[in-house]
Amino acid sequence: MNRWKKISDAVVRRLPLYLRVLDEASSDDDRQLMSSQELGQRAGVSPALVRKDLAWFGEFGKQGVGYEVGFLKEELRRILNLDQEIKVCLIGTGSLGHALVRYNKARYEQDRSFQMRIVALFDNDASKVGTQFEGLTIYPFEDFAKYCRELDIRIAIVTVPAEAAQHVVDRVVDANVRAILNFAPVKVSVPENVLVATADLSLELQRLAYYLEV
Amino acid sequence: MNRWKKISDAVVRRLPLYLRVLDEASSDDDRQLMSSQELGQRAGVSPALVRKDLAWFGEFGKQGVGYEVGFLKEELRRILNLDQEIKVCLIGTGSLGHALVRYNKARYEQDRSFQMRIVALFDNDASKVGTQFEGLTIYPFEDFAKYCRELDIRIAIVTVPAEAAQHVVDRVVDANVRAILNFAPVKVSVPENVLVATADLSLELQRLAYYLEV
DNA sequence: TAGATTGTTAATCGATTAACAATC
DNA sequence: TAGATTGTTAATCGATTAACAATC
Repeated sequence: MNRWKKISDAVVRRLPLYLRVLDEASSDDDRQLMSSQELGQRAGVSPALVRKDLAWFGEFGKQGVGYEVGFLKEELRRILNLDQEIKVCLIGTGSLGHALVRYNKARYEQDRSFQMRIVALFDNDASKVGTQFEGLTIYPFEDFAKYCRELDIRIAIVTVPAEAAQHVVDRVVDANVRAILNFAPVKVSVPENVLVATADLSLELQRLAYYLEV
Repeated sequence: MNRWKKISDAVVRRLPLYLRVLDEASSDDDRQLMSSQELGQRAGVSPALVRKDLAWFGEFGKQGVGYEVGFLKEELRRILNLDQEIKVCLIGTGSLGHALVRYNKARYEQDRSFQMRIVALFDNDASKVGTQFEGLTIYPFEDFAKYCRELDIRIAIVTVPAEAAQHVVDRVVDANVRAILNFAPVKVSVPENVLVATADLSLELQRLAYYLEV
């Protein structure tokens, strides 16, 4: 039902936002129906844009009525590939790595529909390899490809120091993982068929500084 | 030299990226000059866009020559308000909070030009209040406004649980802090004159899932 | 039916790229 | 001077909004 036309990333970025609004509405208020008006309002987006975004993937609403919350949630999950568990690994078990593992675990346990699960940790530090963290064993990074194959890992979270990031990302690409969430403050190069999302705290902070009246 | 015309956020987001490229070039290779061509290449942006972005703020290059690295760095720092130390606080000292404090400390110590410093921590947990972390005392969140005034805090990093985020952000706004970096997975509402940057790990992960071939 | 709201097309707005005169 | 590269204008591209017929 999708992948035909190329959907813009601006659209894709809003889908998880819509899904979150629907999740909150159905768990907090037990809402059955929602209009593009209200969905847009809660997501911080115009109603017309909500309708247009959804229309890329099909017809999910009823004229005069709105969108059925449960149904639209299911459809969005399917579109985002969140109708199945997706296995994620994390490379670099420093304090940020630890925090993200905890965060993910909490998210996974609380929210039954949050289907992204960290299932493996990697590090190069001999004193860490083989130890456990939050119930997960830390594997040596040199065996990365092997474990990725075995565990069917689809996404890699990279929380290594900036100097190591490009090397690590190269190995991730070698192991056929096509989606990377990079926390290291460097632009990493990857082939065209690999997607890197950058979570660059320092760039965000520096952007905020621009808007300060000093 | 700026604040006259309204500069688009798309432009502002690229400035820290340019600054980083210049920093790397001057420290790694001791480069004196850089063309928009090369700067764009390294930042992942077209040369025309580099020139256009910079032109919003003045004329920093020389025709036929390029940009003088040291000079452009200084100018970008000034534009981004990074020519002075900016005081940042962090609210919510869970594992993510800890990680960000460490990260910021490392950044601040390594990179002499990274002028954003976390100078205060806040938490509501009585068992944490009064204790130290990385050389910083954890203050009770109820005294937030007082410490903000005393310490001249300009940016707040929010790493509290989702349920607490809106309340915390309201208090931050009350205390006259106008820039917030929010890590809680909720959309928070703020008045028009306050800027919230969202660092929402789970939205990013869900976006990545869309691009997987499952 | 009447009122409401969708899906979709056309209009608008904004951001990026192409091109080139100015000039170092 | 000749070659290179900027700053800037015009052209293009893409994303958002406005508007409305279709229809629940």
